[in-house]
Amino acid sequence: MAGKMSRVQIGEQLIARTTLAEVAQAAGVNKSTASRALRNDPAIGVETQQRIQRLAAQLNYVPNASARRLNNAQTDTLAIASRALNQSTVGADPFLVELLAGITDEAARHHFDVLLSRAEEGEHELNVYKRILGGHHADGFILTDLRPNDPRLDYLSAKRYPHVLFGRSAEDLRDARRYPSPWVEVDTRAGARIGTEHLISLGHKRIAFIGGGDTFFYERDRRAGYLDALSRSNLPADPALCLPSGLSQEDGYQLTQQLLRQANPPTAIFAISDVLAVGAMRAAREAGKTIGLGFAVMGFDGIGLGAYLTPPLTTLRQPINDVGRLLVQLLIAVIRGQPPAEKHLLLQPELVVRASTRG
Amino acid sequence: MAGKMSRVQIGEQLIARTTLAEVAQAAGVNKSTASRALRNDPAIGVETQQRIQRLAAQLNYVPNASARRLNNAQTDTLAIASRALNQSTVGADPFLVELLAGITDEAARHHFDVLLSRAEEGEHELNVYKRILGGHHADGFILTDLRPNDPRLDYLSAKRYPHVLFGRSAEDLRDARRYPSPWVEVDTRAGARIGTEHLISLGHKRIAFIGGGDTFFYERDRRAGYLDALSRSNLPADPALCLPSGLSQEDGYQLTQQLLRQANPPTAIFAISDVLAVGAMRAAREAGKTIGLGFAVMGFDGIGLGAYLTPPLTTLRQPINDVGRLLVQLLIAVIRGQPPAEKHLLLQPELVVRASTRG
DNA sequence: ATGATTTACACAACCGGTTGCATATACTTC
DNA sequence: GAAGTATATGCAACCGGTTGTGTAAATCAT
Repeated sequence: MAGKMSRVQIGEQLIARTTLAEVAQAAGVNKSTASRALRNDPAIGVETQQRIQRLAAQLNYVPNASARRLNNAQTDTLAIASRALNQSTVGADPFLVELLAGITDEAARHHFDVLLSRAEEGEHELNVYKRILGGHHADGFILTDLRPNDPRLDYLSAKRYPHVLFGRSAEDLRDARRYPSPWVEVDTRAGARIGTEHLISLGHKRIAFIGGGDTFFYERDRRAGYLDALSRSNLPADPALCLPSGLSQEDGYQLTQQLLRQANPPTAIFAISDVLAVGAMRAAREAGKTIGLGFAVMGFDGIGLGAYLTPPLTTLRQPINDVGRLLVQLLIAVIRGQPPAEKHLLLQPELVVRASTRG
Repeated sequence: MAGKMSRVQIGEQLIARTTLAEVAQAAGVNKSTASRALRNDPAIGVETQQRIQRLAAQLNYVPNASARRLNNAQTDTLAIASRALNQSTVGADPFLVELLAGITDEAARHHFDVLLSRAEEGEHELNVYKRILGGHHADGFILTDLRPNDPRLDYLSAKRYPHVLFGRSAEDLRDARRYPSPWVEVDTRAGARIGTEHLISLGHKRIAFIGGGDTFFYERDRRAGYLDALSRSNLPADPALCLPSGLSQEDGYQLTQQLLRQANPPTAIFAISDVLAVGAMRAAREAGKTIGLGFAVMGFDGIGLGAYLTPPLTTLRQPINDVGRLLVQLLIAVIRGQPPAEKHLLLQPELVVRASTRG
């Protein structure tokens, strides 16, 4: 006699998936026994366990995630929303893939699913967080590209939804009491300082910083690091060399054109990201500069393509794969109620000197 | 008197989310009435509906996805797994972000979640599909980077799990009966032919094709398109100019070095992807070539960075955002049992001529 | 005023798992 | 051999929604 079948109408097809009840019936045991057997509960006899497990495999039994989640009240899913998927404002940034690579890999290792969505902006920004966390779509969220008074952080903190951060301010970082949320950060301010110092060490006096809007912490921080370096070296900070802009290649391109048309143009450009640096390089070249020879351009992030550009791009490499892994580890720990002693991890970017800043 | 609270132990915190039962109790109605009211069921009185909806909003009620999915037997989730997240073999490809941008955007529009994972390779390749579809984590799968006799396609077809394809062979495409799975494709073979013809029209006789392994359809197809162009123009197809390789920048770099060391080196290089073209450009430049002046390099895909390279890279732009959107539309239609009459969409790549192939 | 409809809601089963508790059998122990 | 303790499994409630069906009150027709 056939067990109760789970029939799901999907499309025109009738998809039948084996349920626990069917496995149990095939084995001639109760549902609960089957459930326990499949989780190697010692209360179940060894031979019964093996029999049930064999049968489950034969029947291609796969537990229904929704059913399991319903009483576990956990989904074993984590979510991330990114602005970089939002073409209208940012444009696809390769940096995101590298982050996702680390995240998906580590999540899979822990048997977690990863939910990906675009980050909405404006009025409905919080909707995705409400829906996904409030509705038990995921257990926790990875928040990136934080900004001052970030409403997302306020919301998740207030609701006590598990979350981890990437992209806080270096200053805020140090005040762990005010901001107890776990985070993984790359010391982006120090990185920007080191990068700028590298340019200074090459003899550059007029160094432009491009790409900093005032929205995100990392924009502010990198600009701050740039200014740190200037003041340490007693170089004047010319506001005309530190103009804000958007975050796409095109923005880097246009801003650099503008800079080079100035009366007293810069001899070096520090772009806030490799993506912007690519645009800057093009503009510089079109303006007749020889990059790496009297004119320097460097970026930040360390995207894979950077090493193959012409000339290869000096940059500050973020250990982005590690960041992804650590974010996931941290988030899962928080979800499981086992937050590690050290909830705040500050990694260092690495200065990678290539030909775009030689001479 | 307080309603039954749903308390979830997450981390050290006690997170309480409002349940339907609580909303119902607050409104003094039955659970079923509340459920119907929230879905605007006409069976419920207008004023009752409004009262319940107001209350639900006040209580920040968000329906529990697992509970809902459990009896709907649908998850409103779609999944995609990509090899491009697998750093060991591919390295982060910006192309993926652009695809994901289209996918996440369109999915959100239809209120679908997107599940992202790495594509395993080898023996356990199918595990992710079994788990995610068999276990009701998602309703359907977007399959990319298909290869001949793809076991994933066989599996999903046999199980009748909803799926859509991107990256089939141009030849297979035409035989819709053998392969009824819906797909969205870019005519990559025609694109490669057009690209090669572009190089031929510039006077190049020795055109190398780099990057084609023999694994994926798109590798085979692009090589086939290249060969199509040669034979149409009665140019000899020198096997020494069509060497296989991997798919990273580094592979493009090394293979180009190798090609340029040959006795009779090519004067133009057609790279299978923009990512490879970037590596090829570097190698060519290091070998003393002036790209765009006597030596041409072009790529395929149309990643955003291409326009800003030095020189700007000629390429075949895939309408990747559209591909993502259409894949999602198609997949959702299949899931809902409303497959459109036209389940097979063939888009054309667009030749974008830039300075890397001038002269 | 009475029977037939309609309207608006309640009741309870169900989706597919998990889990506390009860129970039956086997095994000790004296 | 009776009482006590493990051991192995069954029973039923539960997670939080959805949905088929039953029913009381309200509206209508006669």
